[in-house]
Amino acid sequence: MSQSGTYHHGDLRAACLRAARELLEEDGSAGLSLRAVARRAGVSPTAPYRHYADRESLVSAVAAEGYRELAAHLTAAHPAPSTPDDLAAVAVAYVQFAIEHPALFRAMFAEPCDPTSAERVAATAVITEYVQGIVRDAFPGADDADALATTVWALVHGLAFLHLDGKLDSSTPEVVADQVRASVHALFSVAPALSQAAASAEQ
Amino acid sequence: MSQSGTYHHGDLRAACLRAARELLEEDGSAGLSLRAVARRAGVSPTAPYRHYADRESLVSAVAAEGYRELAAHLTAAHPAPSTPDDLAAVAVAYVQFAIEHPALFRAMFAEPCDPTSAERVAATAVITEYVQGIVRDAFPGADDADALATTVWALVHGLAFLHLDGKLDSSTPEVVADQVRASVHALFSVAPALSQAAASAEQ
DNA sequence: TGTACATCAGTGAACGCGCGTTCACTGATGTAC
DNA sequence: TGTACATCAGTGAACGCGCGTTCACTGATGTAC
Repeated sequence: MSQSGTYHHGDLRAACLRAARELLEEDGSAGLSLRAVARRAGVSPTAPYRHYADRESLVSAVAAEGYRELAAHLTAAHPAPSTPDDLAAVAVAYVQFAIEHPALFRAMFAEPCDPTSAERVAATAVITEYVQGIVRDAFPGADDADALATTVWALVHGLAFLHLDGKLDSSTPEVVADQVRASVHALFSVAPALSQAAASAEQ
Repeated sequence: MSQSGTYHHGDLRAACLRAARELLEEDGSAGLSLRAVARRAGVSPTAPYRHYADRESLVSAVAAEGYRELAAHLTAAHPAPSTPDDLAAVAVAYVQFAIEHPALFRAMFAEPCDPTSAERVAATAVITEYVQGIVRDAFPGADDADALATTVWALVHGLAFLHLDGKLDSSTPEVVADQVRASVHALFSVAPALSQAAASAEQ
C-alpha cells in the first residue's frame, strides 16, 4: 500500500476529479478553480498540474464524467425504451439529473467546449447517439428520426435549463415530472407529422 | 448642453448599459465586470457606483434590457401570431436572437437571478405572458394552454442553448430555422393531445 | 539482499493579473437670496 | 445680475482577494546491477 504516506498521493488524478465534483455539488455556482480543487484534495496548489495541463482540461474531464453519469442515469430510468411512456420516463430522468446536479450540468453545457478534448467529445457523442437510438427504436417508421431526436433533446434540455434558472415551477419532483411527461407526450403522439412539417418548411 | 464637458457625464447610467452591451457583443464569454464597463464608458472604476449599487444590479439591468429587446424581436417577427406557421416564425426569432446575442442571452438566463430586481422580474414576466398569450390565441380550445406554452418555450429555449453550446448544426441561419420550424410544427399539429397526455400522466 | 541512481510526484515561493468595493476627496452644477 | 452655498457626480489611491501559472526544488519510488 503506497498511499498511506502523505507525500505520494496514490491517485491524485482521480482525487482531483472527486474534489471537483464535491465542490460542484456543494456550491451551486459553477466557478470551478484549480486552486480550490487542490485545496479540497489536500494538496499544494500546483500539484494538479502533474495530471492536468491546465484548468480547462480539468473542467473537460469533469464534464466528460458528467456525460457518462448522465448516460448511465438515463439508461437506468429505462434500459430499452420503446413506447412514448418509456421515453417520457427517460426524459424525466434527464431533467431530474440537471436539477439534482445543477453545477455539474452547467459545467457540462455552459462552459466553452474545447474540441481538443477527445474524451469530452466522445462523451457528448454517446448522449446524442443514445437519444437517436431511442427515437429510432420507438418510432421505426419516422422519416427523419434524427430531427425528431433533436426535437426531443431540445425540449428536455430546455425544461432542464428553465428549471435551473428558476423560470419554472420546481417546487416538487412530481410537479416537474408531470410537466416533462405532458410535454413529451404532446410531442410524440404525432411523431410521423414531423418529417411532413419539415418538408413543408423547405418550400 | 451639459455633456460637452468631460467631468459630468450627462447620463452615465445609460452609458454603462451601452458599454456593457458592447462588451457582451464583442466577447462571447459572458463575464461582465464593473471595472471593464467603467473602462469602456471612459470613466473611473468607481464611477458606476453612483448609479448601480453593485455588480449584480448592473447585470440585472442589462438582463432586463435583454428581455425587453427579446420581446420586441419576437413581436417584430409576427405582431399577432394565430397559426402554427406564425408561431413557428416567432420560435425562429427566439433562437435567432440567442445566436445573434450569445453573451447577452447567457447573461439573461445563466447568471443567478436575484428576486430583488423588480425590473428584471417584470421583464421576465413579459416574456412568459407573451408566449402564453400567443398559445391562447392560436389554440383557444386547448385545455391547458399554460402547460402548452411552457412546452413551446422549453423546446425553443433548448434549441437556443444547444446551438449556443455548439451541440447542434448552426452552420447557416436557414439550417437553424428549418430545424426550429420542424420541431414546432411537430409539437403543434397535435396541440389538443397535450392536455389529454397530461391527464393520463397523473394516474 | 544491498546499493546507486533515474524517474516520478509532489512542495512552496513567487509572478502578475483583474476583480469588487471603500474611502476621502474635488470639480461642476444649480438654487436661494 | 451676482454671490454663497448645498448638492451632486465624478476621481484616484488603496484594501484584500483568489486566481492561473512558472519555476527550482525535494522527498519518495522503483529498477538495474
